Amino acid sequence: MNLTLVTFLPIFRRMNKPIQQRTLKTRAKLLEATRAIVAEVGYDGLRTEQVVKRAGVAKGTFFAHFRDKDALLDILIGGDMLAALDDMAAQPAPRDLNQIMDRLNPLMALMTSNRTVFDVILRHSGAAAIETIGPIAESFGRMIEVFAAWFTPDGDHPFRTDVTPELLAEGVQAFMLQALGLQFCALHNALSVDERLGPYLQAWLLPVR
Amino acid sequence: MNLTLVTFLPIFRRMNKPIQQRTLKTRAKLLEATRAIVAEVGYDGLRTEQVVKRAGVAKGTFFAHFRDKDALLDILIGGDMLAALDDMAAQPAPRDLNQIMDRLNPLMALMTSNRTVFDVILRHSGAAAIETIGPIAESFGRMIEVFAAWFTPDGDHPFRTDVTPELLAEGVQAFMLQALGLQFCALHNALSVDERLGPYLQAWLLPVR
DNA sequence: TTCATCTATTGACCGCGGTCAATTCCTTCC
DNA sequence: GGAAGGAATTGACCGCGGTCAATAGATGAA
Repeated sequence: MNLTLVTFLPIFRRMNKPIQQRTLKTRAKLLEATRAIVAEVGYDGLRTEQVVKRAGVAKGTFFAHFRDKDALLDILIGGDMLAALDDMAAQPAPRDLNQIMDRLNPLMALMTSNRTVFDVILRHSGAAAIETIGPIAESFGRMIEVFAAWFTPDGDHPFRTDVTPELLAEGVQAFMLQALGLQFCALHNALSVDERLGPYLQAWLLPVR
Repeated sequence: MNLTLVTFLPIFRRMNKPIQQRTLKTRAKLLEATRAIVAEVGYDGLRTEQVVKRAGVAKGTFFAHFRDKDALLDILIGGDMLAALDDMAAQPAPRDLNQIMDRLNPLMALMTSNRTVFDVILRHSGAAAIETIGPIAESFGRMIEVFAAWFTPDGDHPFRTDVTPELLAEGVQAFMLQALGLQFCALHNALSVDERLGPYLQAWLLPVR
């Protein structure tokens, strides 16, 4: 029963009412069942009916806990992303392009582990058709913070200083998404992600003009 | 019966067989019905059952012509995007940032006209969960060509020349998507698209270092 | 014209995400 | 303890995207 469970729980709850124990139990059962099924058949094969069956609850209970199926995926995938970002932030700031790519690697591996996952991430990142912000959207905000910390003016980094760290960070995010997106595109998968991202970041962070 | 109709038609067709007239008729009816419904209730309210009812054909006929509902949206939205790109390519190459934003405006307006539309575009752009390439993916390729033409070394433009035109173009695309995506995000819609894209492009195309 | 062989169309059917009125369970107050 | 008043849970039900065996229609050969 970790913090993540509690954090995103009381979606439709009145503010001042206590959370019943069974609620936490049920939610934990649903998440655990989901993780087990994903481990067995992957995200593509995930069916809410299987989740509730495995968790031993009724269909309606699922939707009392999660707005829809996407919200559940958001929590699982977003949780993984936030964890990857924590690892990233714990490392020393990168001091050249190769180090940046190293830092980005685990997160990118996660995001491209499968098409469905990347699709969910894209939807929740731009928050295209999503009303509320969830863990994935949060992790995109967090990502900017982590990147921007690499480019603070006081830490002496070798990268361009004519623009704000936040702007640099948003650029890194944009190029990362571009590289990942093209990776899944039938037209442009000749190059690897690194081969594509490298020139982007070189041109973005170290322009010669 | 324009070219677009014919171009994307024979998905599952043997190569050397003639196309029956009724096939074209049916397809045209389906597309026309779709356009009419979208005009009335928007993309969100589009239902395949309504489309086939209005077109006067059976449900199965729809899926004999389009792989799925998304493929139909791909054709409609991608068609609009390609048209916008044609207009863009017909104009003289922009010579400063403001002109670039002017050129991009119609396309961006189209892409952000509604959440569902942007969602479809995102899915088909990165081709996240899509197997085949359709008009939207094609338009993303086309976009790079049009942008790259603005940055050819021989046309004397004021932008940076330390990287290839294609790379510059891909960057413009990445920043455009980033700006549009953040527009739909509940966290970051304080700034307008232009206010966000301007600094991106300034930093990307005119770095001072 | 007739027959054989394709192709296009049909509509009953299915899977699955999501809803909601009814029910059970928990907490609080007397 | 018992009653009142939520809060959580239930499962029959629905909407809609997508399938497929069966049927109708087109085409070319004899």
